[in-house]
Amino acid sequence: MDIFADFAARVAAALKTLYPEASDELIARAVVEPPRDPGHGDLSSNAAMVVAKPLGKNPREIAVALAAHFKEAADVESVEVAGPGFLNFRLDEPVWHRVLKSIDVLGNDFGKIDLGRGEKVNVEYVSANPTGPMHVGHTRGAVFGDALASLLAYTGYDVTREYYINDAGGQVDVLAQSAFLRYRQALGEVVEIPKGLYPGDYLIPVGEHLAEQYAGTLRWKPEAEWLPIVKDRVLSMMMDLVRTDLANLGVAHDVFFSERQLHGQGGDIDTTLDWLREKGLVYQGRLDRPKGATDQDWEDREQTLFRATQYGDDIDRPLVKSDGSYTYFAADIAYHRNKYLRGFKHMINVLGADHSGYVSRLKAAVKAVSDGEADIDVKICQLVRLLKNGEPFKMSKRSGDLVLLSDLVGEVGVDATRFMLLYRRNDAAMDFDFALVKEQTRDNPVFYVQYAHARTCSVLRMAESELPALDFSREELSIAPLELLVSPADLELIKVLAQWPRTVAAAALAHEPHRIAFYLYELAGAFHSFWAKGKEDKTLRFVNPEDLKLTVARLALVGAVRQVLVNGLTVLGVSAPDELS
RNA sequence: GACCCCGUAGCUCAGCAGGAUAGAGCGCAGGAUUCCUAAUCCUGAGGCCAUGAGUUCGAAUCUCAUCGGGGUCACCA
Repeated sequence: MDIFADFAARVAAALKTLYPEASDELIARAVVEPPRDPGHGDLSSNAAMVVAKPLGKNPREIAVALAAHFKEAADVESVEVAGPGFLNFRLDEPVWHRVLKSIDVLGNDFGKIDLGRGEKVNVEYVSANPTGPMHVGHTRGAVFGDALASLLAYTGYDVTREYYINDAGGQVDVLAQSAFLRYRQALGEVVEIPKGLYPGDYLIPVGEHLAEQYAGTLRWKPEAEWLPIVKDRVLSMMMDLVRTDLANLGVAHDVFFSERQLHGQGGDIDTTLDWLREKGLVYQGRLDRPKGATDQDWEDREQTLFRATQYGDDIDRPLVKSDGSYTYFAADIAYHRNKYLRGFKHMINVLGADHSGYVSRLKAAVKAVSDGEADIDVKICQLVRLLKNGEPFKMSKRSGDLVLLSDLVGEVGVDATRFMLLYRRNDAAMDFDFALVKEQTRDNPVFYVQYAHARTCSVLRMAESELPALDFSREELSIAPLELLVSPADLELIKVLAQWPRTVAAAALAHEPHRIAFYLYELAGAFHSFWAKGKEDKTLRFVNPEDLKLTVARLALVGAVRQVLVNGLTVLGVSAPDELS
């Protein structure tokens, strides 16, 4: 039950009745939201002001008419016209009790708005090159994509979480060459890793495996023969590494899509480019020399280009490299056509900041390969600066200057890592301070929220031991006398709970999981605040032996808080511990 | 040179499909603990929402310039 959506629909209906000439588009612009100032009531709508001008009427006049329409509503205590034409509703108390009741009835489903109606969405995230273990640079995108996917699944989309394995380019040849050296090393040779190859220790086990499996048989073969063998082996081992790292972060994908399967004669790239060619979107042409950039290697040549400008990109984009092989982008076009043909009309890609220049061509590609049927939202995750007590932080051992994801998770834990990364907008650069994240104080939002959850559990435990005569089972709480919850403190807390569905909807529509994290922080604060009130005023304590009925009702409220905290933390993939140790 | 993101309290950041007097945490100044976990709570000070114009009933939010910070810029992935 979302009272905001509920009233928005009722206001819209009222507008339609009063002003049949108003278009649906116009009416849709009216919103119902919680006013910033509690003095303005429980709900507030701008409907009259939005509609006034196009209808050629005075906004206050419309507001008065709307207000009259709601005067008789059973659940509206009062409705006022304020300021330039705001409509301020104050709701009857039983409304809030019904909200609370619905949380109890719906449980995990409270807040589960069906925005997606089962539509398929493909969320592609991480997609790191399989050339080594994951490092912190990948972490933000991994957590963001995972939480966004959960959020969309929670709001009724049929979500596929996908990882695109960039296993077709020159980098993987270099990787295989590096692994081959480790293989020789495992055979007893003393090797030196030349510049340009991957020096990481993580390839040593790969070499050992190769030595075990093939003994010396690969050693003197020509590269053309051993390369495919080593490549397959190292790629599969690197992907195991990646999967393990991701699993430790609580991230899982449904589909691992290999770029290699797109290549080859008659493969997806060929067929896609043929298809585009027929549409006149591929041509031979020349590009202007780019300005500003380092262009000493620039070679003015005729090349195969995709007409990206037709879909809003700045320039047309090359599809074939000078050595005749396909560009990364060519494969990506084919990949996105593949997604479209698999039934995805909505796609989301989570990319790092260094790919921001790639966005417009990707959008152009999706439009082109789907004949404008599909849409793609590209979410850019900005850089994360690692700090410790304000100082830049390094702690790498295995791979040069990079801090590994596994180091990060090992140091601060999955919950803190995930929550902190989700507690910022994705498109703003952020600092991640180890010292702060490990602290268990209010400075640290993870613990603040988890502590609130632990407290709800502690209250329930407490009640059971203090008042053994009472039954606090879920069944019993579901028939609790909620009408006893009439203090301002009770109602205030319920009103925060009532905003959960609205928050979910807004976060899902905007593809912004951080809104969930902020909401949880707010709810935790409201709960902690209520808790403290019990110190001064015993009638506000959750467990009150002098009023058993009220105690049962309060525990139902505590149960609802716990439920919503769980729902939110679940979306973010952060645990909700029963107690903090 | 072009494009993208960001500029909100001393610090870190919310708020942005336009809405009423701009929020939170930290830090700072005070206060609360024989009492459900003080891992918490309460009160206070602190602002030209980078700057300038525009759009309109109304702009932190939309548009355009300017300044400042970050990122990207044929064939890499």
